[in-house]
Amino acid sequence: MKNEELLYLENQLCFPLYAASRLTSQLYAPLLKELDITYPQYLVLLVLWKKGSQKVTDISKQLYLDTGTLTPLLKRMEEKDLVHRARSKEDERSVTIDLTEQGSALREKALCVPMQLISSFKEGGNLSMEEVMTFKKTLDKIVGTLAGAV
Amino acid sequence: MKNEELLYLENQLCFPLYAASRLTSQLYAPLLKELDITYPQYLVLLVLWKKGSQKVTDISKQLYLDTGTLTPLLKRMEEKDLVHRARSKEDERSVTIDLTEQGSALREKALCVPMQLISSFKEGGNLSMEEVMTFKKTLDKIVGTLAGAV
DNA sequence: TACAATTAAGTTGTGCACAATATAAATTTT
DNA sequence: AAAATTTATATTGTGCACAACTTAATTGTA
Repeated sequence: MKNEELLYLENQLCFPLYAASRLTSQLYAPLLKELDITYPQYLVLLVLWKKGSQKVTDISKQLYLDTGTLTPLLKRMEEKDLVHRARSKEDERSVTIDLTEQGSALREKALCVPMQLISSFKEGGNLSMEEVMTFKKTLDKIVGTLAGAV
Repeated sequence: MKNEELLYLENQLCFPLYAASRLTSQLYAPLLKELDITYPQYLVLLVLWKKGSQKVTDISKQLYLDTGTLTPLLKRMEEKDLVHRARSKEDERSVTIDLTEQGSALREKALCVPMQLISSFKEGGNLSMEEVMTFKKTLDKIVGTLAGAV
């Protein structure tokens, strides 16, 4: 392919990634609105629900988000009483994030979110299970590569 | 898979989409900084370079971005003298976006961007050409579905 | 021809997202 | 132990991103 053609939107790989990411966020929005959280806040809850109390750095590494994004985001979550932030005693540089009662409880309400999303995702219905699996495998590989490169 | 497991980050499809999108933007950033533009601005230029002068709505449809995003973005591009904005004579509701001399000229400097990106994308190098093609096909299908659904 | 409905941009407000920088604590080196 | 380096988080500034709403022009319709 010529350099000129590589500048066409339809020949790009990153543009559909960017579009798909934003469009899926929009798909999540109404479901997460029920829980009064945003998609990035949902992701933070996912790692806390799974592994419990963690430092900001741990969350940062799992979500590939830097502190410039996480600090204010976690403050908003603290204001909504979903998490608790506290300087660690052992290492005063780090801040430990804990789930509050309310943050833990929200997990029950979130249990149905993935299935709801999958079904609205499949409305168009032209994707086989196998195609999705193959896709996810490649996507995970790409993220792994990029995470190392950036 | 149980509902509980669907709440694990590693079993999610949308999270790696979101991560990949942000990580690729970061890969673009240094290349586009040479041209003094951001990734969304680059996308606007792509559609203008290909099809020339267009209305805001046309750009909106191709990039799946709404006017709340595009209007200020296009104003910033106008300030940098990359595009020109003007109310259409035939329909005073719509605004036509034209490339300026400088905006057109920037295309020459952008020609090498896709190849540069592809090579830094392949640093990890564990992806075959075929795998990428299959991936893109599924990704385009997903975007098509989501664009209809949202 | 009025007048309701639609369409196209723009505005406002909130929440990311990240580069660059700052601050302070811990660790390593000299 | 003092100085240099590293690490962890926070802050500042800029630019998206989008929902909800506003304004103005055009189209459809009674």
